[in-house]
Amino acid sequence: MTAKTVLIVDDEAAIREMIAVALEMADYRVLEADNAQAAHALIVDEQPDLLLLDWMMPGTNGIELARRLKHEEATSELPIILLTAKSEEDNKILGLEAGADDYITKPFSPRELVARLRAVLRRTTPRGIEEAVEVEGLLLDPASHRVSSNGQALEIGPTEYRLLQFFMTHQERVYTRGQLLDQVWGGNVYVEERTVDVHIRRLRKALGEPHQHLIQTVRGTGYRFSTQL
Amino acid sequence: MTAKTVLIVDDEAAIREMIAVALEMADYRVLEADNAQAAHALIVDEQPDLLLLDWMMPGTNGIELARRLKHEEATSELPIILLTAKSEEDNKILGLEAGADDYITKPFSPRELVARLRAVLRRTTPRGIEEAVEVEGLLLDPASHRVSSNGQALEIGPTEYRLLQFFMTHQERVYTRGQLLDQVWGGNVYVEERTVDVHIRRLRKALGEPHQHLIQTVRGTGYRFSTQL
DNA sequence: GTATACATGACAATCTTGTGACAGGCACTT
DNA sequence: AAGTGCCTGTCACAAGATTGTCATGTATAC
Repeated sequence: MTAKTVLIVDDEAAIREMIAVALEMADYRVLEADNAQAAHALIVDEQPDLLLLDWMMPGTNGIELARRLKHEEATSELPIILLTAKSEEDNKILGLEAGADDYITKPFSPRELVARLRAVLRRTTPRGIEEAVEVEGLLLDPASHRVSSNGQALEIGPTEYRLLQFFMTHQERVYTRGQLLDQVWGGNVYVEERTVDVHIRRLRKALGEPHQHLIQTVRGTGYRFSTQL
Repeated sequence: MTAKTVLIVDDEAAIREMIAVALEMADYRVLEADNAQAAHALIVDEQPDLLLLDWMMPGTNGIELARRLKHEEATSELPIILLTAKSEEDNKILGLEAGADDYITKPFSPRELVARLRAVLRRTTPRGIEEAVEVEGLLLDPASHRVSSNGQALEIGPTEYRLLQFFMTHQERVYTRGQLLDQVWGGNVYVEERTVDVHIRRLRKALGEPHQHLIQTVRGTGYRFSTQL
């Protein structure tokens, strides 16, 4: 299992440090940010798997950031756990409305934190990230990082693998080249949109005749993974 | 698609010009300012979609302006790309802290600039809410960008798709050819009104026998989408 | 019956996408 | 260090699909 990346956003370095240590002990990869802007930049660049967000921060506060992230296509799926010093019900409601997936009130024990974090990841991690996905004999198994067609292993490059993984976990939906770049290549890369075409072609080629039709061109828009013709 | 507006703030006219040309080639609308005050005025007046901001400027410098914009409610969402001659890490950090969304060091190629600008705009543009519409077994699903008749996918071109989408979200109402051109083709295109007829025909053909009757001709006026005969 | 409005098929221009080739970057070996 | 193999991103050109128009056929209203 590849280590999950968690981004901690809190303005107090001491708290970040405390959490970071706890998470690293639990084998997570940890990123830190002390304000909303830096956090946003890191999210775009590093695509963390989960966000630990302090509710009260100078400048753009936690709720604000959460709301913004849920609003943007590329980050709307990112699970968020809010941290707060106050245990008021109000905050909880506001937080959940803003799109937080869970909520922890300070003070909390590292054990508790890790436990809830694990729980959130478990229920928000879509199939295909850890579990295998299978469609019409085409099997993608994240554990072994392999793709096979009716049991026969396929030769597939890293980018094509990520592209296929994204598609198989987001079926029946069109994505523009731009969205694919965001989701598969990662936020801050600067790559020609047409490059997507080339990788689509490589992916199709790798899938071979029997599964070609799953990767569909939507003229004037982008591409789609679909079992329907 | 309406062209996005980009405001360039730099004290050197030559650089502004260079950038402006590159952006105009890429179909952006360009505004220019040579100092922070003018920039602020333009931002308020014109509400650009993105700001290209030079880091070093006489008077209020770039960082200062960025920080100020992020602080004000009305402009806090405005994406900012910082331009700088120095490639020091320090600046990058300061810049991102001030709220910049990306960062480009001079010298840069117009290509790179446009690419990164596109990337920033892509991820800051909120996604639209898209819901499927269904009428008498005819289903149009914006998420998958697909039209199906009783579960059977239909072949449909881009323009016909937009036309159908417009009709299905504006049922039981007549539209003149002119109105359809405005709504479906977009405001400022010059196209013969008769062209609408042709696309109506193509749409009817694509829908096939079972749904032909939904697209109705209103003699002397235009067309209508209606479930009633 | 005749004028008007709409439907239809054909077509060339234009856009979009598919494809093969290529050069640079990187990791690993020799 | 140089060599090798693999992966990537980009380009140029080919292939294909879409688009707007026109000429002509057909329905409709008066």
